[in-house]
Amino acid sequence: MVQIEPGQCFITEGETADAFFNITAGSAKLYKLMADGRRQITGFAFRGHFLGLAVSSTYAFSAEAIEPVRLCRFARARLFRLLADFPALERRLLERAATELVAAQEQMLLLGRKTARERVASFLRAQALAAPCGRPRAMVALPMRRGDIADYLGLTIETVSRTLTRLRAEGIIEIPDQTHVLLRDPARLVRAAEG
Amino acid sequence: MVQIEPGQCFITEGETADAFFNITAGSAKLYKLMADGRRQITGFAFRGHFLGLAVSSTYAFSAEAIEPVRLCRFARARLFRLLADFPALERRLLERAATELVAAQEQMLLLGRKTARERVASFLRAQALAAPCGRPRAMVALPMRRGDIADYLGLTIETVSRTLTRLRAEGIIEIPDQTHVLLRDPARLVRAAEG
DNA sequence: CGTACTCTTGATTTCACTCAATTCAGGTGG
DNA sequence: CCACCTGAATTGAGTGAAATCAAGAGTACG
Repeated sequence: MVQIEPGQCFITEGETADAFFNITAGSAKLYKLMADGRRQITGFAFRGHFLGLAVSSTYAFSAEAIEPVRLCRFARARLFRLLADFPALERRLLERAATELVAAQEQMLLLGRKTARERVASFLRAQALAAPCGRPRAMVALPMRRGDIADYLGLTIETVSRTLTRLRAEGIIEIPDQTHVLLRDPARLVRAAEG
Repeated sequence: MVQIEPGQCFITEGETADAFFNITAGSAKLYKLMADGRRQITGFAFRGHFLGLAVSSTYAFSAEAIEPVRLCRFARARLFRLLADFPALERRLLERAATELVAAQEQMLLLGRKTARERVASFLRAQALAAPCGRPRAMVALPMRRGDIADYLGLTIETVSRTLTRLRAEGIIEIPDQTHVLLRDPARLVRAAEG
């Protein structure tokens, strides 16, 4: 059991993939970098997420804690032993990977074809449905910075900010503080997410 | 063993996911549609690809043949029996899923952060390395239409066409015919792909 | 040789980016 | 407790890369 503080990196793209992680608390961002510093956040990880299932010998992305993260670290060899001993685990990992693949395809649609407004609305909707626990919530926590949201949605900080402001002006959301958004009109949010 | 003709759809987004496919010949495009017709192609599938491993009860994407496709179709129940009987298959699917996840993350970087020129160059590079068989080739086959490339790269047909023209004008590629591109200067192509 | 596509090329527009101030929030120390 | 500092977020003005709109040029096929 390892504790990771906010801003600390616990997986680095390109390094030898010698371990496998299971997040038991906190939140993290997963991202890829280009040589000139451009960044694409490919996802956020919360309690229960598995990370680092690399097929190649190196990690394909970096992972950095947003809120303090607790995680279980398995050496690669130990993972393979676990998989051999508990076939159900392998099935669970396969399901998990398939779920992430579906999410990745949805994100490709967002990045390739949606407008800024649709992206932000889709993001808020997804956060309301998915993140950490159970059923849709009206109050969405955004532990990540605006810059993280921008790099997740393929936008700039300014565009994210402007778009949130506009959604608020239209009465679709409220922004009680920088890390929370209240979904005031979910139906219109869904419409905004789909064009 | 089923034969699918070009333009024919063999998986439809939203329909009940009752089968699982293995492509044994040909090429196909996988895509998601928005209500107003905007399309994002999430990937191309060639010989050896597994498709339709849905966790949810419905398919998350559609699949349509580009060149004539031959495929093996497994009913969902049969797949589960196969997985139970051949644990190695499950391992293989997990590896496959992990590989696709890495590709999806790379594509998210492309869609979210790369310029049109970088996208087209990255695409040509990837086609040279990956598609159907072995090692890097200088002559890249592009069985898909320009519109498919555009919808894969998050661009318009016009931008894809203009960008290819420009790469040709710079002597980086040649375009002997509409379905082939010759990589004349792979080093510069790589540089064009990374900014 | 004409019809129907697809692809390419050109002109113009637009949405999001860039650059540039403010404003706001959270800490620190007087 | 309040002034100050710092980094984050918001807001505004102007620019630019790719989209849209509009022809024109190839290709394939009957």
